[in-house]
Amino acid sequence: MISGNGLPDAVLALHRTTHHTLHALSVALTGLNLSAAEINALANLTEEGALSVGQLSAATGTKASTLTGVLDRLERRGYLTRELDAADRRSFRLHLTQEGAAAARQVHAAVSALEERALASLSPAQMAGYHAVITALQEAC
Amino acid sequence: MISGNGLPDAVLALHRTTHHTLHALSVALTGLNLSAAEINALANLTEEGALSVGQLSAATGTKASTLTGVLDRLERRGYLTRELDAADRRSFRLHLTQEGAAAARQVHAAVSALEERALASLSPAQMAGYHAVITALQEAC
DNA sequence: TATTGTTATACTCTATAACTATA
DNA sequence: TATAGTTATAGAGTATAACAATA
Repeated sequence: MISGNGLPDAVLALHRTTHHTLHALSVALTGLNLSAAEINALANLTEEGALSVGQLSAATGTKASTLTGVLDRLERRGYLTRELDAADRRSFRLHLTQEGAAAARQVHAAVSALEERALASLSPAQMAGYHAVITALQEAC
Repeated sequence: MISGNGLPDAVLALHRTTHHTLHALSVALTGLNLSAAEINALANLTEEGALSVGQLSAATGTKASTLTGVLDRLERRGYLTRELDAADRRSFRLHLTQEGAAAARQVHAAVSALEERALASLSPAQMAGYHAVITALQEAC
């Protein structure tokens, strides 16, 4: 109870839980040999999506300059391609390859499995409260 | 909406929000010139606390081997001391110095300010839902 | 034997600023 | 001029395994 509102601190709990879930996901996905940032990137990409680097940066909370290295590794592994956007040739569309899409599906499945295991017994109201807080924290930044 | 329960994905939102809040805190604390992990460590220490490395590791979600470097820097800066625990001489008690306690207070203040700014209009029920979800995610790992 | 914390290694993440190409 | 993304640099975070000291 740090914040004095009768509840444990929201932000510290957020950071702690992020560490724990990232670790659990990387254990669940040991076979894929992905780093936390790579998991986070793949989790935000889908076969249809084709985000730009900027959009993926916003979705993950990772800087574009950090994503460069992450995307380099995923590209080198054959998981995605960067294709020039014809509409704005400064930017790329990130396309998952078949292999990349398969890896992304495994990541999505691991995330879903973790959530189902953890959150099955929680009520819709609790989930809604969670998302309200998360959204408010994000928007205050 | 990734998880199919009508709500945006809980884990991805968690990671994204962590990135954003860490960045906002390091901006708010620019004068202290602290890294994210240093902020996270200081945020979990108080003048009375005197945690062991293992306890701080559990509180932050950071590995002990990572904390070694973080604590080295905080110690070099004169923010804390490691004192042998007489009761178990394998472990240390982490004591904040006066300077370290002052820095920790600034960190706590920045965290509280962010939370108040972000969460003022949310209901106790929403906050409780948030903590229920966070706790459940942590315990599932 | 098990545990606490550090060390060593090798890699990944991060911030920042400068840079290229395009708008 | 402004924006998208990369590059360069230097530092910080991470996992892992081996290690010392203590339990």
